[in-house]
Amino acid sequence: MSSEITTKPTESELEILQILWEKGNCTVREVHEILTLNREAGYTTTLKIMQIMHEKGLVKRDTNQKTHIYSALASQQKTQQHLVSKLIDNAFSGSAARLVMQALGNHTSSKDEIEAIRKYLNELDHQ
Amino acid sequence: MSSEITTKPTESELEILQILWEKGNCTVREVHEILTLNREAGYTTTLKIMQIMHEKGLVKRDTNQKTHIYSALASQQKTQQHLVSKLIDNAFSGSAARLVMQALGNHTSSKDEIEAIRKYLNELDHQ
DNA sequence: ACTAATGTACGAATATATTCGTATATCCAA
DNA sequence: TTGGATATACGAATATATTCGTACATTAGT
Repeated sequence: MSSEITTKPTESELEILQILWEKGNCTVREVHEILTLNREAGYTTTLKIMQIMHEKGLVKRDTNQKTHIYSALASQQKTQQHLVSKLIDNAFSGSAARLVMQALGNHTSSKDEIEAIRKYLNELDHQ
Repeated sequence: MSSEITTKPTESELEILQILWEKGNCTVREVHEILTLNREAGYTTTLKIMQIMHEKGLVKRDTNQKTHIYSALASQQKTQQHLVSKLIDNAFSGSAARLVMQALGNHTSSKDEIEAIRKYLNELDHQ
């Protein structure tokens, strides 16, 4: 309870967190390669952001070797929760349902995904 | 099709848009009063942001009287859509379903809301 | 008509995020 | 062992958002 990550990641930080959540341990180079599949960015830019993330406690790193190894400290679950709550408050007047329908309406979801949500709703019901 | 609002509102701008979506036409004073129910802010700060929103085309205003009347130009639907899509991409690896479950898991939704979502899912199915 | 209250316009200070150049250290290959 | 590739550290430039002081115009009350 004492060491919660309260900092809200910026957009760039979130991009990097996503990569770290998926990959686990990464060098700056690895993160940078993935990052630049989509958009332009200099290597030192990626490096700098990851260093800042370290200062903020969003990531930890192993500096035993010349090439440092980074991994996420901010929990995926907590971070997502925080962002969703903020969005619901900021743009959906506090209604989760409205956000849900908006999300389902546009992003095409697979049958499997829809089925998963339906199951989830049933569980919510039976509590 | 020609006059789409592409600008992504900032956090402050979104707060104000929410008020305008709900109230329709407002003076700066009215927006400001509502805004400062929750947090601190100077009047000219609110004014300035609304002026910037006007420059960006997020709102329109009637300047016939001394006291200007503002209303939203950015559509609620489009704005929400944009924000949700961005969140899905930025924090949920593109999976709408994961965001949906995260949203439902934390923000407690009423039975009615859950029922509405269920109906919505059925409609999606039968398309 | 005069003054206080209320409004807009605008510039500037502050805060924060992003970007990148440059200095410097380390490693590896010829 | 020397040069090129690759790494980190760090400062500074740039961009953007936020905040507010101040000047000035308009309105309303007395």
